Amino acid sequence: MHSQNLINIISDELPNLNKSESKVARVILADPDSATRSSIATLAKAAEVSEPSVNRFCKRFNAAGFPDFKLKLAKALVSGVRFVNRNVDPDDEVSSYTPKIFDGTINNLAMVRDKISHSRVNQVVDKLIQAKRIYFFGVGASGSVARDAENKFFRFNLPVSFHDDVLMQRMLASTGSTGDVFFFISHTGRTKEVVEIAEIARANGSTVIGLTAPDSPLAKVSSVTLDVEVPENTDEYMPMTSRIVHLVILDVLATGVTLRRGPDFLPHLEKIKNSLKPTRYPRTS
Amino acid sequence: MHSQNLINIISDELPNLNKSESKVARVILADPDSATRSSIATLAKAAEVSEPSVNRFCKRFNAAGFPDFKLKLAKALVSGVRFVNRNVDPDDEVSSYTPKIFDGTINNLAMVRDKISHSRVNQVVDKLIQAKRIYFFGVGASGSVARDAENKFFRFNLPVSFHDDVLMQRMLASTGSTGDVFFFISHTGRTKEVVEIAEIARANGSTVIGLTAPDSPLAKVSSVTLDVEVPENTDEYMPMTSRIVHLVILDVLATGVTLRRGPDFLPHLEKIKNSLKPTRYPRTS
DNA sequence: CCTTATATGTAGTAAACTTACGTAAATTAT
DNA sequence: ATAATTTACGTAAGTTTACTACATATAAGG
Repeated sequence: MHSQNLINIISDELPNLNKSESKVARVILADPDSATRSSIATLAKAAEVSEPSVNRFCKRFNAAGFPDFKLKLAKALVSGVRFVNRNVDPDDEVSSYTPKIFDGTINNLAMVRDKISHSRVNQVVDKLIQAKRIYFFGVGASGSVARDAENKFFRFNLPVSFHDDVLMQRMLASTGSTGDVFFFISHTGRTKEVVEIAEIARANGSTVIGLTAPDSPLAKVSSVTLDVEVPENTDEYMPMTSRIVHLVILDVLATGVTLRRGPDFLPHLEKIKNSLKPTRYPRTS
Repeated sequence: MHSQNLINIISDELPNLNKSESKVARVILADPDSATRSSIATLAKAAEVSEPSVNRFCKRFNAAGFPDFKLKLAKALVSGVRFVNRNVDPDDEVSSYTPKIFDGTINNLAMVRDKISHSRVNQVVDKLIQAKRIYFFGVGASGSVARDAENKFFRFNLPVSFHDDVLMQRMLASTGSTGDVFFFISHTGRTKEVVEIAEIARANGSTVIGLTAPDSPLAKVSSVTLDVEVPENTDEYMPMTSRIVHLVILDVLATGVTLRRGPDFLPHLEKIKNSLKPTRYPRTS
């Protein structure tokens, strides 16, 4: 298990905390960086609780005491992961909404990094390696993800294609058979059309992989699901970050496939890379 | 220059230090991690110096005092670890390459977040708002990014399209005129065909925006460039992360456009969102 | 060798952190 | 509902920790 980020741990535990503990939690989450620089007295005052409450809070999260907690918090803040609970505001300037969007995306990635099931990833890599054919299906925003996946996996010398047209998808699903892998990408996992197509594919004995929301209808009809829990899109201005997470998971899968193929396969990838050279201006620097 | 790692700074300064200061330095460098966990007294004893010497040592390195120094040291240790072993190894397991790929992407995003020019973002938002028409162009892997951009920007009620076919791109570029915005997405910015097309567009008085590598040929022919510095792809197994960065930058731009449109525009976005509802299975939970 | 500057340590103090204990609030049983 | 029991929280005292001011030692320069 990858070490979870302390800040995420705290926000996950928030509902299970006592009154004063959650007061402390909220103050820390509101500005973790300043928390690392304050004394126990300052923090206690800000949270309107007593100093021992802060101390107990720290111990609850496996710290020896307050200083140790601050240390761990400081470490959690590094690694580029900046926690943001602040949404984009209607009167934000470029200089404020830009980092917010980056941070939001980074935060989502860090969350999935810590939660993703490695055994599932392994299972999916297995299926992809053994596939006779791979189809990447996505509609709307997920269409781009599917397209990207094709671009990536085609390098493995596998018969792979992507489709963002539901009629094509339906036809292909109904003509598929054992050995074919249908890889569905869907933000919600609730698009009726997509779920139906997955059912058809499944009924024909094909393998169905779902990169989608856990417990969604699509997840239920999939042979293997890669769960991407996406926070409800409460804010008008915040973009949908699941696409990005999906892309990175596909990167992980592609890497898994490459590694399985072993070093003998590298020259093939090199060849593909080199084939693009003549289309480019050489670098002068 | 990006802030150097504190540990490196200390070892660089070692020759310039006093006798007792260098004693402290050596003890810290020998085991920085344990240093973060010890008190000033413990450390002073280990280094065989007095407590104020340790304190002076800390201040020499721009820390407010000993606790602040420990904090900075702890941070330095984290970022060091994350940066060092970020490459994927041929004999990595799922459990090791998965977080590596996530961390790699996160690091890249954090880097761009801190480097991106806000004024450029603003300029591009300006151009997009004023555009009569917007074309998103990309080939290969950037084609998916362009497609995603179309999906996003079409919601703004603007005549927008994406193209991943160079012939189509060329034709559109040559028929474009003032008021048209051609938005080029390119990892390297060196694909000859793409640069040529950008030149054509520019010659016809259209606005050319480049989301690409700084100082690349494409950047040079663009009216405005959004620089994405991408580290040379040294590692065989590491996926290309610039796509992801490009997508997030497009998210930023889309957010910028939404904010400029003001709150009157939100109902329009809501309408688009709602239009998809009947295609989905409702949530039960 | 004296003077001056710099380096280091001592001792005291203030702040920060922790512990022990008692009261208040909440939960459960009667 | 009330009593009993558990859990949550704060007060106050004690302990550790870190910093400051000052003194002494060491080194450098005249």
